[in-house]
Amino acid sequence: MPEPNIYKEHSKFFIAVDCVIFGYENEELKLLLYPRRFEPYFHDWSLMGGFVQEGESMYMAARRVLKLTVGLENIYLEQVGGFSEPERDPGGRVISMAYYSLIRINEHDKDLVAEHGGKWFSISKVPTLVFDHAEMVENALKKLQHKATYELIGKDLLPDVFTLTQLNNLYNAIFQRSFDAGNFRKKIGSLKVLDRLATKQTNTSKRGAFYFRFKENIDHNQYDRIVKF
Amino acid sequence: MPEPNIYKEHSKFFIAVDCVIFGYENEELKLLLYPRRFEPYFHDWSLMGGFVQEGESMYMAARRVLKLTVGLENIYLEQVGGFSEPERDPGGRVISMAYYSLIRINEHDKDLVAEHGGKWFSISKVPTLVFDHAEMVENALKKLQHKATYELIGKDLLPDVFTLTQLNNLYNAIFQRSFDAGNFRKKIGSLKVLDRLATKQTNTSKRGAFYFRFKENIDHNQYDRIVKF
DNA sequence: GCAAAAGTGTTACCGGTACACCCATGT
DNA sequence: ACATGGGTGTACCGGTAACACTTTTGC
Repeated sequence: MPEPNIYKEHSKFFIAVDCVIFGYENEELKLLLYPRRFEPYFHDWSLMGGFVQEGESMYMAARRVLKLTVGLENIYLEQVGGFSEPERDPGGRVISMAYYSLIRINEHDKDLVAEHGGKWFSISKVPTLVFDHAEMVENALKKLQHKATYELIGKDLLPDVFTLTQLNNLYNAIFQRSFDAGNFRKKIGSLKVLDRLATKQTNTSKRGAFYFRFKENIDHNQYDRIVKF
Repeated sequence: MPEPNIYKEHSKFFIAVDCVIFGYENEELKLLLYPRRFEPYFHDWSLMGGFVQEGESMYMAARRVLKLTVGLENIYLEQVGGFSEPERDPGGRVISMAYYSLIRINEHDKDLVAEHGGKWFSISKVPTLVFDHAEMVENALKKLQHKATYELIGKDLLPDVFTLTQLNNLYNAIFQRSFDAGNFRKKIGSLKVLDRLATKQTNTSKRGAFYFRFKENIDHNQYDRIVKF
């Protein structure tokens, strides 16, 4: 028989999730932040978060927050790590799990974001953040870079169809360095995870650049590394 | 002024830590497990865990559990990930953070472990585990492998001094494959993170093998990768 | 024709891998 | 002398990086 409430002597805690929301626009990796509405740290920038509810996993809570924040469901979401220093939040004892998500910046609900004062910041110009949110962002970026190293990302950040130059720029933005265009193209080609379409992008160059699209059902285990550290 | 208890409307949860304790012995990577003492899952094997207390971070809780479990302090400890499915623990709603630690198996307190029925299992022969503990172990092993890929590990698992063959065997155990002895030695040498001592191990071969020791103050960022996936 | 972005080709080099080979020593 | 584990040398191969070069097309 189950032990009758063997746990009740222990302490309970508020559990929050904080979402590091990445987007890509104008050749920059961007981060969605919100202004804190009360002291302490009034006016400082903050990740969007929320409290875990009864009967809800942390992952579910993060999905709920994202739905309420950017109006999107079924977007990429991954756990970053737990933050539990007793004094991390002066407002009370709150243990938080950071998640990071990737969204197509042009597909999110801009009005919803504006309602709460949300603003996109370039990853290279992140302002001071409340509590330990800077560490959450830092760890999230490392996770994103790691992911981008071992598999070709872009599906969640770029439009459905995109040019290799756009993908190259995305990688430049994520790693804050410049990948050789020729070598990048060859590497991408060798992965065989993109389909080249018949259509071309014509607004950025006279010659035009072929559009590409991610294949369906990619086996991520077959990938070579893309970036060499 | 601080908002007066803006959080109180939210739910609170029990927070636990579960420790994936790795050790190395007889050319095998091992895992320390404990038998569960009550239903459900009576007699099944389980990670050693404990509840987070007031004023304590999850990391501190994990250190406390390790001190009580194997009698060791100041050992390697790293967060693996949070587990929060509502039904994960039939005994109650508990959110758990998994940690993994590396210990020198011959330095831990064997009597303390025996008291609680703890037993070491080869990583290749892990029994059925309670709840989501198998997933914790799996993720912990992946983290360990990743760590071992980007920096030379062994300091926390091997004795102070060791031979290159021992280190080679440790890597074989961690990755469950066999690294070429010649190539392994060359790679390790190129990292310049070990000092060769004047003394030799003489019990395993007639010729004897030089002992090595990790240098102090190693800058982990300078490392090459050790394992190519 | 020329500028500008797209896309290809060439070459040198480095590191991983496989494996043959030498070394030191206890029996 | 020979078996045994320790340790070194070598040759091949593939991927990376740097960069020169060609293609296409609007102006």
